[in-house]
Amino acid sequence: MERIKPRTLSGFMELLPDKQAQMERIMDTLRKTYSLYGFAPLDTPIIEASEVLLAKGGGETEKQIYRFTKGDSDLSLRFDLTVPLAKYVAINYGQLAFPFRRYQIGKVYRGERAQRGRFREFYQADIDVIGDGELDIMNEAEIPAIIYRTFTALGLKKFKIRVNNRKVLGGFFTILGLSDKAADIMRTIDKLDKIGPEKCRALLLEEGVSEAGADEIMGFIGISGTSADKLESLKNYSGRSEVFDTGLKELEAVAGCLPAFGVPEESFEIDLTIARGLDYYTGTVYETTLTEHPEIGSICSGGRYDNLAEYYTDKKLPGVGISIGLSRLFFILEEQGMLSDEAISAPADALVIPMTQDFSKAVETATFLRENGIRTMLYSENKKFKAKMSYADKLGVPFVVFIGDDEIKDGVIKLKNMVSGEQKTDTAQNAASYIKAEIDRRGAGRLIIG
RNA sequence: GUGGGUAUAGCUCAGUUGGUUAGAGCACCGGAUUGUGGUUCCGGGUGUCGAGGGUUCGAAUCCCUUUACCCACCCCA
Repeated sequence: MERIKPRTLSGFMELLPDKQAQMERIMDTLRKTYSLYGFAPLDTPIIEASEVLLAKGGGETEKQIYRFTKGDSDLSLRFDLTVPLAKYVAINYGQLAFPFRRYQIGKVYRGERAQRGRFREFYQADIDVIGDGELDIMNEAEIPAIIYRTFTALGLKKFKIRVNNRKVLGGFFTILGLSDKAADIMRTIDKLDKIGPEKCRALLLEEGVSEAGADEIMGFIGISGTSADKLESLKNYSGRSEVFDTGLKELEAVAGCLPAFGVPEESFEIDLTIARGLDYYTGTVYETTLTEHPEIGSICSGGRYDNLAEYYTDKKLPGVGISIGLSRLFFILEEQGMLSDEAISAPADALVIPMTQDFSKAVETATFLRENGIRTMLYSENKKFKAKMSYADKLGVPFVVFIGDDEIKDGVIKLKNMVSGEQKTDTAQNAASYIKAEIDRRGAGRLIIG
């Protein structure tokens, strides 16, 4: 028989069991944190009708989407979680309570070239708040707090939430008489970090911005200092554009709320070069980067938009949301050796090894341990003793329980701590209490990163 | 979509101007050790040299074609 060489497609992430366990823990932490802020879980199909996903049409989406036909149906894989959310809200408008706060963790698909930290199938972990007709600026102000708490809960310390406001940029471009080129200019200044000021300025000129205009822009995005300093400097542009003034007020509101929301100053920064390529953002925009790995780019991005579902309904649904690129985040953490790899990722807390032909006592013991909330495996294969121990060792199972003739005769079990190597004979009840205490002690306050 | 690179054991890779039976480390398997793993010692190569064709007495090595993957750009999480 001719064998097919097994392979996994480029750009698709597949993990070994212990790494997958780490990934699941991260997702658990995200769910917990999102819930803490009152977001409800949501799940939507991975496959949607192409006309729904491509309602907006044109652009990168059309080029990158995985699209196929099945019978007469024109279908596509979702390329983000926002469009499916828009569809969902449009359909269920009458049954939802607004502001509607939902979180969603799911895979999305983009048919582009894979490269380091960039996948074709990857997890996004999104939260959005959708208003009915209106949505207060406080929702935008709360977002940095959620980002901060989320990454802190994972154990991440060195990250910076960078915030800007599209109205500030847009209003400024209007003042310069460049509102028709706003989209291009935003995309260009967004690249400043990567390409440097000279190249950035050159690109602006290429786009038809005048020398004087380019200097104005470079001066504007070059405003430095603390967030408070920047807000102060921005006031120099006040009174010349209503949009700008509104944007500045919003930016002040967002920055001003941080202390009350518990976001320390060093984790936050007003960054006037944050523009976001996506054109539907209309207010506050967010990007979060790892202080020590800026080359990776943003691991959490989002912003305020005015009309979520305009392609599906007449209802005006403004919102604000962020998306964590979970697969990319995990990839970086793994690559940087930042994931703590302790026994916590083992699939079980205890392995019961029968030492005799009669398994009944071993099965009873496993059942007893499980009833006491201890994750337990029973080793039932007829292998040499060494192989049984090796199995526990490879999986990182922290406790092994031996049930042999001696133990059965005395009505006890033998418990071995695989980390310390210590071994003792005791009743099943005492052993269970001991294991539980040890597991709790090790798991307490354990963070995923660090 | 554009440009560059790589492809040899399960993994990371070495392999000279083309030369005999293609190597190393790690991993894996067996033994020392049938009631004690992770350390140590001894033994074991597990391979269509990505695929197809060509040049040659002889190809992992040179040429052509092709596929896959990687990096950068575009764009983005």
